[in-house]
Amino acid sequence: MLSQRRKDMASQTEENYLKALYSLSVGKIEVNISELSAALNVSNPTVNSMVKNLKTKGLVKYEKYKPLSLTEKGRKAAALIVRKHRLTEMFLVEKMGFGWEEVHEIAEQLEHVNSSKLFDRMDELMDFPLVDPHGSPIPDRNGNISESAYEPLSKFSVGRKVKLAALGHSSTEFLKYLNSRELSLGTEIEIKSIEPYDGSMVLSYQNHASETFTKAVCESLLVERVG
Amino acid sequence: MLSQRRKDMASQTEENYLKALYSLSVGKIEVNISELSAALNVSNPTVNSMVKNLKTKGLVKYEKYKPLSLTEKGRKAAALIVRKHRLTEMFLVEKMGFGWEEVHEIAEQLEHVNSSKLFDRMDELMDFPLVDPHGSPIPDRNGNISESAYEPLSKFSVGRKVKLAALGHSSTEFLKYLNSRELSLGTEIEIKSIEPYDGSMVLSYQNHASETFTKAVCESLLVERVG
DNA sequence: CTAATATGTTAGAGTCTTCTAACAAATATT
DNA sequence: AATATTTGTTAGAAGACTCTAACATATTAG
Repeated sequence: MLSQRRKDMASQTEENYLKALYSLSVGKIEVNISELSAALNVSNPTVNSMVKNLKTKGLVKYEKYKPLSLTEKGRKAAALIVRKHRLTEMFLVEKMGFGWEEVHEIAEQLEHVNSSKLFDRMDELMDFPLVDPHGSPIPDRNGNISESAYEPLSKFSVGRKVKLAALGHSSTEFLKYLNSRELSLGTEIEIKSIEPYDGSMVLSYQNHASETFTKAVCESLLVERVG
Repeated sequence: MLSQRRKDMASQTEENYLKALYSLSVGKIEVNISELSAALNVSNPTVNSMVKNLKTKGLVKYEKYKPLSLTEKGRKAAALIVRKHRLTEMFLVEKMGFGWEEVHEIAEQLEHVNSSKLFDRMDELMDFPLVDPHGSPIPDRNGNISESAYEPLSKFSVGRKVKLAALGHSSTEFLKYLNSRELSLGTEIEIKSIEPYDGSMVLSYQNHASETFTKAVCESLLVERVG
């Protein structure tokens, strides 16, 4: 029998609109129709009619000619899709040996699978990670993001003092590399300078006054602010 | 951006028609429109028009008022969907700790994911299994099914020792029934006696010295010889 | 402030998948 | 064989998602 989605559930297409709106809403509340159509690679009229549809479902706030925003219901729905996406990426990398470049496309498809069991099981098998390796937080089963989400070191600027809180990934080589630099979880770090050319950072920590790390490495060092 | 399927690829709906046709074709070549509409829970005219569509794509053979069948191209396409379904079921059970009853619904969704990498990786992580947790054979990357070495238990005679290798079908009730008898894949079984009247068999296995199974059940227990 | 530009909306149409109602062909029954 | 039943087909329509063309409103620049 042809498996069909429950009527009260967002279609895959609707889910993609919600997710895009969610991403575009990071750091602001309202989003333009045009931003959304650019993000989804779809025409303005298409977005316009979908937005009306999402409004009748109580997922977005919207008035003619005004920018739009997610309702609380819409925000939660979107966060749950993002949760599925990020858990999937994490699982593919951590448990199935994929590289980070390969997983996005697969997660784009798996994020629409209707089975909280599947994703909760992934979560469990990975010991409930709070962030994905890019430092992006993974929403919990209720669509909430833990307050203390860590950020990649690469996002900060010179002078910042931080504490190493987590690693973006935990390959043996990466761990060995960090050991060789005597950098471990909990270490306090200060950013001494940033090379504008390639984004590499010079850090000082413990008895290391000046160690250089590439941008790629700094993106996998997840930190929290100190002081 | 909204991820869309390649134009030369079957839609999810088309894939479901191919898969149903494939299942209905087991043991025969041709299938009725009505059988297909019953299997897919869809009206006759709907199947009729989809079949015409699949014909123009070279996936089914069909003439007005005649029964239909898969072309070689359609057979292969269907087998590859079945491969994805069965690998997924197997992976969920073997690697993610799901029960047999829980995995079908999830696999129904994952089978439409477009990523041979994902499924080949599952295959590899499980050491290339030949059958899924319900005992059905898993087609290879080319859509071919390995000649099954398994035979129904009902073919054997008293004194034979065998190992349960696969199941002929996978209804939830059948699975529950086997669970209730503590009979699972891999269990070694000896045929103690056969009732000539109705073909039912008395078996001994593990800590069950004497359990009776009907002929119908024994025909769905696929086994390999032991010793 | 008015004109030019950017952004948003409406109208109308096309594809995909589905339906029901009405009709046609094939099969089974008497 | 003639009729009844089952099976298959055609026609027409609807909903979801998309488009382009034309028009309306907002915003920006002179």
